[in-house]
Amino acid sequence: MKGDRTRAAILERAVDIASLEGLEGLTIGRLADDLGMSKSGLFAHFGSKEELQLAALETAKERFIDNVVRPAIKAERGYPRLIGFCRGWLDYVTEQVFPGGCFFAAASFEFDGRPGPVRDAVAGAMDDWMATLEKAVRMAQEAGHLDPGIEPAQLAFEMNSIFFGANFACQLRGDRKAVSRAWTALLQRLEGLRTKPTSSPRARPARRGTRPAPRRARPASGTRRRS
Amino acid sequence: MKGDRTRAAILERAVDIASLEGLEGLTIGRLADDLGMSKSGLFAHFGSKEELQLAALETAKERFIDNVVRPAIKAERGYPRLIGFCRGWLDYVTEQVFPGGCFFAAASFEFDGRPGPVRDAVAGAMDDWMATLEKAVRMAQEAGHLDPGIEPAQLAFEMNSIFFGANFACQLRGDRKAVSRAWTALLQRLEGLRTKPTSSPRARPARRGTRPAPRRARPASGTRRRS
DNA sequence: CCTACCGATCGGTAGG
DNA sequence: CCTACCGATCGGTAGG
Repeated sequence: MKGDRTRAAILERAVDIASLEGLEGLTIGRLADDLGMSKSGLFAHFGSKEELQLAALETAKERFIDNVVRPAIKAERGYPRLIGFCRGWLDYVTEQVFPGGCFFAAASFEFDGRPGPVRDAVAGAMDDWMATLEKAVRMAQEAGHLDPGIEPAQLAFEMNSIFFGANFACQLRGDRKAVSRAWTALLQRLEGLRTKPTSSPRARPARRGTRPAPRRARPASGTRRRS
Repeated sequence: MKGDRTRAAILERAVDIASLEGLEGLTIGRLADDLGMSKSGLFAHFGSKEELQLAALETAKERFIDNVVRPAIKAERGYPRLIGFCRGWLDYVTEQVFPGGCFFAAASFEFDGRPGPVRDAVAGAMDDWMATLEKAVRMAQEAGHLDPGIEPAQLAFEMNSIFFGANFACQLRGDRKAVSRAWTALLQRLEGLRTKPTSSPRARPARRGTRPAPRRARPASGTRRRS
């Protein structure tokens, strides 16, 4: 009970630090100091640094799902949900769900050259994410909203590239237009692949919308900080 | 003389390690061991770890310019040079010019949450790179090859996003289609922005080419490894 | 460029 | 969850 709450508080802090300083740069001593507990007391919850890193990854996945995936899948299948993933992801960097930007972008580039279980877990998390995007593309095709000729993995690659590119422009370059550039790129591509409704026999309506209105700000995800 | 050669050898090794394990994960002791010299002997060349990191960044910039920028600017200004930058960058990851993938992508995501002189230098290097891409776009517009309506910074953002996305797919996910997906995305976007030649009064020729033929492999950049 | 050393911190352990 | 400790390694220094 108590132990579980402590463990959860440790991990919430751990992912925040890791998003700023890296999952390898995360040290047990620093984390313990930060939480006002002894190093060995904290250590006892995990047994090794590697287990701490793997547990932090799980915690980051939950935070990501709560802040990106769940909001996105509230939109109906097809084109709206595809836009929902874009909005979910771009809101997620804007709102600094992780203080150092996307935890997974950072971890992906940090571990791509370091073999081991942590790298494998990071790669697995990204496989899941890419599969989620691909599935959303496939559903949009099945709903007749999107050009059936585009390969889902191709479009998922492009969407994720723009997401990571927005994170880069935002976090390193401090480009305040980063998110708007990402929207421009995503909509240019997605609108170009959108199939025009054939049900209406009348002349094509003008393409719908230009940039989706920003969703009302989510309240910084309620359960996110406890420590 | 001798000292300069030693210093250069240290730095070539340093950027290789940093591309794999990060610029912060690079340690003086490990680097010295690796080169068969004493820690303090190596240290004397730089005076601090930070100076070593900054020097490694300069070395990485040179390697990047030799392998990406110089080949690209051999192509004539305008659309061909834009394609040259794409080919240069994608060849650069394919050929593993840095063993851990793009040094600058890794450094960008590693340092975006760590304030200090190294972060500033990484950001400066990326500013230079983005400015180089923007200039290439602007020249393509001035040459009448590219839609004058596209903002150079927007297109540079999109191109760089695809580059980083290819590095991610290639290095972390081991996706062997990464480079081909990147080509597909880049050409889809660039061809769409290409202005059709107006000089010929005849019907539009079919869009030229689909995917540029791979350039003959460059001989892994000659002066790259010495130690 | 070396040997020899510094205090601080690393991940991890013993024992309670 | 703690104190007290381990060997190894960190960045860095003294002196040659």
